[in-house]
Amino acid sequence: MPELPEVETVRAGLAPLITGAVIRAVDIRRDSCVRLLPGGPAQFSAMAADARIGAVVRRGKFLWLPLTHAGAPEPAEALSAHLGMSGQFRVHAGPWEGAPAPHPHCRARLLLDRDGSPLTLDFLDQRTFGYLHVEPLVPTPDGLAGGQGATLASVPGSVSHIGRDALDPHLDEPAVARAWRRGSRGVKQVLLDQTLVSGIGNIYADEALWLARVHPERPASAVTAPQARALLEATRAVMRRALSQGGTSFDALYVNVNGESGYFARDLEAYGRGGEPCGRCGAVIRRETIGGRSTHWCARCQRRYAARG
DNA sequence: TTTATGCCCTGTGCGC
DNA sequence: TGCGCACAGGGCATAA
Repeated sequence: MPELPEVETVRAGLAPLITGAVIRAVDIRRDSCVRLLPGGPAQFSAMAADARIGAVVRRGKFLWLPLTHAGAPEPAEALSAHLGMSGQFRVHAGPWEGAPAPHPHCRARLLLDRDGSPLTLDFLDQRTFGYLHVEPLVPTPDGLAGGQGATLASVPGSVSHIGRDALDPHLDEPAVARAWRRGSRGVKQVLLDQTLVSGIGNIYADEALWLARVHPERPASAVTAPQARALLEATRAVMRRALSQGGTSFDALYVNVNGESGYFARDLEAYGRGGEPCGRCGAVIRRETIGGRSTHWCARCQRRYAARG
């Protein structure tokens, strides 16, 4: 289940392998993986073919590869990707003819040429919520780099409404603290709102709320300013820790570009631990479906409303 | 404008 | 053994 730390692990793995490579051929093996393009696989192939990959960039859970076509001074478009629930990238070096047969879940295969060396880039996606897209780059409103790994102040159009992510050095912290305290929604819903801060998914929302001792259903308007700041810091802490361990894995759904799993799952304090004792106070971790997502919290450590006094 | 809901999709695990 | 069902969940469209 790729969230920010998992997608960053993928980005960091891909960047040294495919930056500078030219896309020589595209094989879309399942049309729905390029569903955002009205022209489907043919349009995707036409837009991506013979383009040079300038970088591997990430904002939140979105990845993109700025593309430069021959004769153009700088990239005007990007190959963007979202891993959804189960997306993976796998890179194979060596002749295209000798590449392993596509995995049953392989939705797209790109043949790359990096300084004369052939590479195969496979996009795998079991649950098919992920997608690939080619679209124009648009300037960032703040004029700053678009995301992790970016050298340009631009993002793909479909990412322009997504907020900077929790680990982005350009994140406007005071603005986030204000936004997280606005409205009547439960604070977990607010954390999952990608337009405010991106990259937070169901797992890390539960973990950050546990760490900051905030009940997931506390109305955003009942969150104090210090709590909002603590929540942002808790979000960063759990993500940095997960990142250092290669992300979270429960099964084979999330792996890095080499097909290896991360190890953070064994360190989760709340998510997936319903019925188990809280590692902080010993009370039972509760689990309920809130807003259509399974939610885990400690009823003793995480009060719905802050204690008065 | 804000918030809630349902859909997309497929593999897994469970009960019968 | 085989079938049917619930479940997992990110993002988006739509409704209220």
